Amino acid sequence: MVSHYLEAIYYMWSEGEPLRSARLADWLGVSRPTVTVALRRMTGYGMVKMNRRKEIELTAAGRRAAEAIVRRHRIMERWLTDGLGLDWVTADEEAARLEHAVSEVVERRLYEVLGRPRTCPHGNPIPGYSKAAAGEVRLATMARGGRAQISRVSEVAEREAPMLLAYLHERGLTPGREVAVVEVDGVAGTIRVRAGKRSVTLGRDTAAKLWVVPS
Amino acid sequence: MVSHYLEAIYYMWSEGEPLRSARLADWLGVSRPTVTVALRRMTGYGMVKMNRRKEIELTAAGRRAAEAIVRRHRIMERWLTDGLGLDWVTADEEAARLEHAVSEVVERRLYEVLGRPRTCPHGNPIPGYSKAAAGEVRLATMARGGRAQISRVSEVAEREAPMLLAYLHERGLTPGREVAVVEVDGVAGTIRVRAGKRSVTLGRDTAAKLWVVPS
DNA sequence: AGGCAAGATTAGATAAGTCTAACTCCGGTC
DNA sequence: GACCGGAGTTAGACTTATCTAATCTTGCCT
Repeated sequence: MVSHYLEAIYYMWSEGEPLRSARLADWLGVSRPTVTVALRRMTGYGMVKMNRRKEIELTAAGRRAAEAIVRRHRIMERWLTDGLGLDWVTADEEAARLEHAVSEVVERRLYEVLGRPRTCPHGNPIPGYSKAAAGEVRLATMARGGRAQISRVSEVAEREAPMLLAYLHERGLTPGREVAVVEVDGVAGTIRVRAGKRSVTLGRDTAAKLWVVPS
Repeated sequence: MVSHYLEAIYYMWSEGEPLRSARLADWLGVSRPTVTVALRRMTGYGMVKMNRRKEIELTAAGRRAAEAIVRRHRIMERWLTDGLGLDWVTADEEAARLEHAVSEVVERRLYEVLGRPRTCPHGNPIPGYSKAAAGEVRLATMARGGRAQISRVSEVAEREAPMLLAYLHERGLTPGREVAVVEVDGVAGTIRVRAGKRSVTLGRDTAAKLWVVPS
């Protein structure tokens, strides 16, 4: 299950979270001792190292392996949604299994056949092929009156709140969409945005999972 | 690895071989004790049973599970060859990994998107959707002067002699092809067939892996 | 009937991946 | 400066899946 760990570490690292093993245990839904043991093994394999603050870091080899998994996940998601017509949530679940069974050969061919997509369906870049948009900020940090274009839905949303994917999709809050911040309620911890004709109120945590490029 | 065992059992059973655990060990490339242990577990799960002659049989549940795996294998092969343009050998290898990661949802959708194919690229039927052609015989059993249409390349070829797949494909000995038996040499153990303009000599074992419908 | 060879099982070991229970360790707060 | 709580580890156990070496079983041939 090394690749599951690498993938999780990659996602958490992408979010800029502090990467302690307790977080990783929560993310993966396993006990903390399990993570300790797995991390020891992976350190032995040279995929991971830990600094004296016990923070987890990927080695170059680890990052390469993690990127391969994430790349396959996102390419598969693209295929499952665009090619097979699955919804975001199902596509993510299926991709989570398929990503470990896809070889480099299939990955490459599929990427070409799909027309070299730039991102996964939620806008996340495909490691090795594309990078996150410059100037991205979390929607939660926008002030009232601000305008921005949705660039992506963070990968954490897919793990922590899969329903959010469906929710956003239904409301048209998809990558590329222009939104305007109508109201920010610091006390209630909500932010209201308008996308086209629709207006949606999101909690701070939720809004933190949406990345936008202010315009 | 239960599904690997089920799949192997299904293939061997399809060939009409006697299904002893030693054969299964050879097929899977594991030791005999490993198979004994695995079979004990699988018996406990109700996937498999053994008669007093120690022959392995699938239970109804076991056969259903095995068919699902084989169906996914063949559908994936179809996608990998037709959709992604991989060669027979690579497609088979890749499908062997993907088949265990594909859910029913993806299987169904993919089957539809592919236009409900009747067989895998080598002509083997897709369990649950199609059956082997009626009147099939092994090419090895044909007599001189006989004419027949190739219906499929046995699945054992893919395990025991992956190169054979490439070999047959190159020489145009693909499902649907008409062949004529030019010569049968019982002493040398060979059979010579003509397919179109080309003539190919095959050993008896090899010719036993090609199924044809006499015409 | 005896015995060999093939087939199957038992025994004992290893490795990965997981758990719970019971520690230790460290960073702050009072 | 003592202590509390969260983070991390150790210890011990279980399951699956694998191995080798040794033993048992069985069917068939002479």
